[in-house]
Amino acid sequence: MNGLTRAEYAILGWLAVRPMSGYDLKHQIDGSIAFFWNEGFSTIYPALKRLSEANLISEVVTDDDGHPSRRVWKTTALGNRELSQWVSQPYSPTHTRNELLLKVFFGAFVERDVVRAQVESYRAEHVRLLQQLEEICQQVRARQATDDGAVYRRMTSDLGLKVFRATIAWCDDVLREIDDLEGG
Amino acid sequence: MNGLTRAEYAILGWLAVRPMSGYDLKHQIDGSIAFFWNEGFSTIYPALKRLSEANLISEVVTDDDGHPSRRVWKTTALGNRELSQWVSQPYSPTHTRNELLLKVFFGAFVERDVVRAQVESYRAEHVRLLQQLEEICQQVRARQATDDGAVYRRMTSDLGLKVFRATIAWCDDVLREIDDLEGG
DNA sequence: GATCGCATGTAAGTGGTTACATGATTTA
DNA sequence: TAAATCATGTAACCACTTACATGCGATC
Repeated sequence: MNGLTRAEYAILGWLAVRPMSGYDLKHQIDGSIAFFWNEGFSTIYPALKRLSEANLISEVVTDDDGHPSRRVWKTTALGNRELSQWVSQPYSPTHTRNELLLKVFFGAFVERDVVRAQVESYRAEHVRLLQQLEEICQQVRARQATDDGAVYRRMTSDLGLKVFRATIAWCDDVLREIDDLEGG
Repeated sequence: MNGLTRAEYAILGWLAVRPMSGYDLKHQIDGSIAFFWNEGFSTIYPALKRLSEANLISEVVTDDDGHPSRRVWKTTALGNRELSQWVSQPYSPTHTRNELLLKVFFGAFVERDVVRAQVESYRAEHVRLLQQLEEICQQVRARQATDDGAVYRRMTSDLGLKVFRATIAWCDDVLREIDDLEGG
């Protein structure tokens, strides 16, 4: 049966990288691609169910080391084909909804300091995100020597780095400009 | 009555900038903030209905110059207060879902050229977006002298420019790297 | 003995998209 | 007279989010 959701493809892809549980998936996603993709548990578990019903993934029997409820999944041959087919198809456009930008856009309707505070939060957030991503990047770089796929995974992180740095630079520009507004 | 959706706030904000119709709204949004926000007609018209029922906007009687079905809206005093209050509140985080990045992330499961083609599409898309945004930016810059709010609107475009340029640079890096992959 | 992390799921709600439906006016 | 643009709306769907529910194991 065809027509998986994006969430399902994301999960299928991760299981092709390495077999793991729903819980692992959540933490892998949060800990590496969170800046351009996220999933909640309530998406993951139903997705695993659907994927296994479609024979795209199968459960791995684990010598459960004291974790009785843990269920590990891996992709099937069919699943791998489905994945590579999806990767080959045209990507659908990204529609972002950036609330911070919208608030800046309507900045004229509030006090100058209000916009300033919002942009400072945004800057602080991105400084934090950048730090996290730099750590991730180092880890993936270390794995590049042995793991083929790690090259592609590192590339995506590189875009994150570029975008976060650009965003922080933008915040600095804006903060400076706001301070200079008619306040000579 | 409280608790507007983000879409409704976006529309309320635009009507505070300048009175216009639902149709105008759609084209204003597409033609200026599309890179970080978008709305469809099927969001806009119900939103206008709800906003007017909540007395946040009101219909402007126009001397209809041959356009009988055209309905123009403006914000009320209550609407302006609601807007500035919303702008002042903490922004909620942006969760992006970038399908292109996900496909690159799983690039190891397809031929090198497949990823290459995807990234080239992404590059072409962003070159186009950048051109469009540069035009918009010039227009907003021209308006800055007379219009107070235009300063903030220009700022948001500046982030778009920075991010698009960073993205194009990233695409170039990736394309070069892919070509160099074990292909000495 | 209590709290925290591990671990898996369900149920309800909703914001937003896709598709549908209609009609006037301008341009080719 | 045909097509494109202007213009407004409704209905159905669904993907994703929020909240809820449960229980084991390890640490403090």
